[in-house]
Amino acid sequence: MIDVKALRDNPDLVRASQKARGENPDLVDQALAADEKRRNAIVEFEALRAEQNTLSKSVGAAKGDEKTALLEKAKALSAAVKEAESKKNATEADFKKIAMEISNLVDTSAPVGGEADFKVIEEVGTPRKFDFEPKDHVELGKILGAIDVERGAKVSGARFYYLTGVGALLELALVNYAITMATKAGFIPMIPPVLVKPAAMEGTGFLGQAAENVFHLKEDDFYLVGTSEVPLAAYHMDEILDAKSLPLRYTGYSPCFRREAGSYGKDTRGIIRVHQFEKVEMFSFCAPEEAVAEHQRLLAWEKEFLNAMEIPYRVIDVATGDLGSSANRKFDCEAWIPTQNAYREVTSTSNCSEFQARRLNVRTKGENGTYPVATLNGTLVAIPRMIVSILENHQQTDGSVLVPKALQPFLGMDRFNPVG
RNA sequence: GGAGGGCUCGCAUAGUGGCCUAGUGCACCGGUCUUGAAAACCGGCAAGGGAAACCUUCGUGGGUUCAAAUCCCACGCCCUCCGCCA
Repeated sequence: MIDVKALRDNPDLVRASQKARGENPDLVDQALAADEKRRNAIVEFEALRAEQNTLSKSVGAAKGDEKTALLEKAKALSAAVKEAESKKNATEADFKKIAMEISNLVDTSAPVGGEADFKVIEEVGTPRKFDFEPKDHVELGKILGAIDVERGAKVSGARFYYLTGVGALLELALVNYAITMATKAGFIPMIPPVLVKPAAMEGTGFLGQAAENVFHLKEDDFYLVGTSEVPLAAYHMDEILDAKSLPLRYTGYSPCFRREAGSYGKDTRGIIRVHQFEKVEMFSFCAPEEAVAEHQRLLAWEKEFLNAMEIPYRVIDVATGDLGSSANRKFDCEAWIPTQNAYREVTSTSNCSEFQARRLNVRTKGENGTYPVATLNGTLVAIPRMIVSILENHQQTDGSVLVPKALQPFLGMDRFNPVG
């Protein structure tokens, strides 16, 4: 949720932000009107309630005729209070509904535009020149006995897969490497629940435009998380964090579930876009004024991971129209995928400033009172896309794949060899 | 799934319709005293809204009442026991 004071004091800024995102700027005026109504209703209710409190007290003390008269007056007042209260509740709900639809204020340094208007910040490494025709990850996965998409489809349908043999081992090694790295950097490792209540999903901002990509269990009103960002952010829901403890950094390892609605026909081959995968995520609660610097730190850890995997990639500054509703700025790391002759997103880090914290009611106490913290998230490793990157970039002419040095101790091998 | 107990300001608790503007102890912060500390004493100490008066919040949501932490209903969560199960 955006800052209500900022909305009142500087509605133009919010309108401009909505426009930059390609979202509805009229929400700002609707929210302002609803806020006005809400505040009037609150004042009205509170005046009546104060009157009722005083009157009630005198009823208790009064005797005889005086009491009867006061009771009559109090009864009439009671009805008025009830009405004012329901009006107050209704106007508050109206305001909240509209305010919750407004996305986070974009960072003015983010490039304005749609998906294609990103800015390339840097390119790291150079795409490898193959002296043979490189195979794609589906083919390599079959040769190495690492990925089984056919049986994934048989058992669960499109966009499901099995990681088998060295594929399964590779996941475990990647996870171990990532968690080890994050722990060394001071992150607290977490294995969170992946079924969450609506409050957690809503608080992290996934029930807005992103709602269609969220699996929902109707019977039990649980949501399956699309990222451990959700349970990690909600971990401190309704808490006041000790300012001295910030930044609080967590690294979560969890399955992620995505409906991938509206992506029919996109990335249908292989495991680039799937309904279920595991991911190691970084999450940070920090002081608002630290958020921009913390964002850079998360990006640096993402780069460190990709460097260790010896994969060429570039970093992009995602355009305003392609930001999630909670993010004010987002950097994606895109790995080079040889068979697609393109860079594809493998990790992503978002600065959500105080937007999520306000919704989740995560605060800290400082000299200027109690105020919301900033939250940031970043992928350390999303397994399927990292497997794709490693297999395709490190493949040899015979179909074997060289294991990056950093992973060798975790895998106990330096090469994946064709099976059968 | 069944039975019972519970949910009050960080922790522990008091509070069975109006004196609750929610008390007390512990912890914590500041002060006095002390060379310093402890003890003792004094003061502060939940959150949100509001310039303030004031209002809201006693797990959540309804209800009864002039008035609800307190009475009624529903739900949630925690604990103990039973059953089933990894």
